[in-house]
Amino acid sequence: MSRKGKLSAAAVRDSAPVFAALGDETRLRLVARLCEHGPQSIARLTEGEPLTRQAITKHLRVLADAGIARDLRRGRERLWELERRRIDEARLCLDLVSREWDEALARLKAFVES
Amino acid sequence: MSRKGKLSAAAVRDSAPVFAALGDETRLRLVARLCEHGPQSIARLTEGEPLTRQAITKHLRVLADAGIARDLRRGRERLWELERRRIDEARLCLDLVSREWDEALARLKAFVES
DNA sequence: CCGATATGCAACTATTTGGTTGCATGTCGA
DNA sequence: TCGACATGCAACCAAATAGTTGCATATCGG
Repeated sequence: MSRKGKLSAAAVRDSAPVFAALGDETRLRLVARLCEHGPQSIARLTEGEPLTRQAITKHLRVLADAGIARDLRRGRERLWELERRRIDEARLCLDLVSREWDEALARLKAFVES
Repeated sequence: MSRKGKLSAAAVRDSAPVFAALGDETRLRLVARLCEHGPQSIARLTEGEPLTRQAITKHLRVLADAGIARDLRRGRERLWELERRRIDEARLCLDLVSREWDEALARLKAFVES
């Protein structure tokens, strides 16, 4: 996804899964916890959530599949941490939407007034 | 969602539905079409998509419920356009994640080295 | 070695989601 | 007024999702 380019079909294909992964309250809360307190184990991430450990595990798997998080085993526990790249891509995608929408409105206004 | 604040529970609750709405390829493509060419009717938005008009209608409804798009009737057709506010909120949410994650890593590094 | 801790795997269920088809309604234009 | 166009509504369906429970496995610490 280029900085000045249009919203390509490729950008849409790449970003949709990321948004889908972030589009669940539990998962977004997990992301918030991870980015606030750094890498954490599954057990730790489950603390305070009203769900079972297995449910949390599944959510983390979804985040991993979307390229948002990755895990590294350490002894008997598995630490999860965020992966910034995909998140930044999605952010850029929203930047583009905002900017292009503005331009479309400007064009529309100019057209109406002419 | 404040500019300098942490990722609050409220921010998570507000942004998750927006991400969920954007997390479908068809809907993200619709958003891309809307922001590129301005307000359009349902029939026009259906052109070129491999789906029925009703499917597109449902997707637009989802975007509306998430506060991303809104419709305005004009004659026998219904024009759909983007609503920037919610999209900007979601963008800010991702900004926060990126920034906080950096800070968490910096704290972690400082801790390890001490 | 043993108990406690941390996780993995599999089967099962309920709900949501994304899509369809068929038909009804409303509006534009000649 | 009449046909074509734009949309709305409802019923229905298959697949994906979010969650559970039960049990197996692996590792840490004393």
